Amino acid sequence: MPGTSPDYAARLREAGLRPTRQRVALARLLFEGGHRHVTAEGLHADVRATRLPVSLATVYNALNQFRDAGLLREVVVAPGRSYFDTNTGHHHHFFVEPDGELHDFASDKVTIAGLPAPPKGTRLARVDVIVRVRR
Amino acid sequence: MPGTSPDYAARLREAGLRPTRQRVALARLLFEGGHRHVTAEGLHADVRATRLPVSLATVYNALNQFRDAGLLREVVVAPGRSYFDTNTGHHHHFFVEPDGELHDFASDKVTIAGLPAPPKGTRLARVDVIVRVRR
DNA sequence: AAGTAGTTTAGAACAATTCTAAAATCTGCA
DNA sequence: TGCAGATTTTAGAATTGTTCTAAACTACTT
Repeated sequence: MPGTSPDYAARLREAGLRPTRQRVALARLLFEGGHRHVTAEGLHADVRATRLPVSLATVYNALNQFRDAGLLREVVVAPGRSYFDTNTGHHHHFFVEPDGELHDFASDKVTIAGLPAPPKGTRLARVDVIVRVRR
Repeated sequence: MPGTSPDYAARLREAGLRPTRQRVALARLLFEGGHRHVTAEGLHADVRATRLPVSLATVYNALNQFRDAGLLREVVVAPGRSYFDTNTGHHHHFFVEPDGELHDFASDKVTIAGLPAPPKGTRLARVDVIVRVRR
């Protein structure tokens, strides 16, 4: 692929975030290759393996900022642990219990009919479908 | 209603749990009246208001045991906090952000079509639909 | 190159939950 | 009814995941 190495600095700047060394490193880990599901701890381990020292606090900060900027989506499936999904498009999840493995599935073939109207005074934000499966 | 006061002790015994004073008190709070959504902290506050001293650890123990026994269902909708639902039948949830309010809705009118098959080696356990709404 | 605002960091702090080991309570049985 | 033995409760410590603090550092502007 000619000249297609993604410019993470630019991508961060567009999102309103200064492209610091650690944010660029995290962005690279998150966005190169296919979609990923990460936890803060997991991403921290990954980035430290690249020999760039990044504190856990920075990983948390970055994940929250990336999510707020729309670069990531937070997925809540298990008590006491947050997952972040690099796939920000419409889709749903398989959650494999008790391992805690997450898999995306496309939502374009899924039809949900008969949902009640939102409680009054509220507007719909998103519909999450979590298909829980066991081994 | 003549003679219909529910026997929580019996209900607990059937579930394989010794009907201790604190479990009975918690069961009464949870199961009398309509369906409830509680957090450990919230239920703890409720039970202490009845003047029966029950430790927070016991509330956690009881909620986990009740869930394992099928008396409650755990609902994971927000990071860092577990809700327990006294409605154990098929239904789904509205979740009002950012308040953290939860509302049930019946699933019998909801149709979900086009779900992919579970990843191989797994069997379907449950499909959760969380309709996230905002004020 | 310097100033400044934004970022990173280690470590403390915090919140939710679980663990520990001792004291209290339930249950079956004599 | 009284006891023994198993289960439960409890206070407090421990653990886990996450956020905060305030000092050091770095990116951007001039």
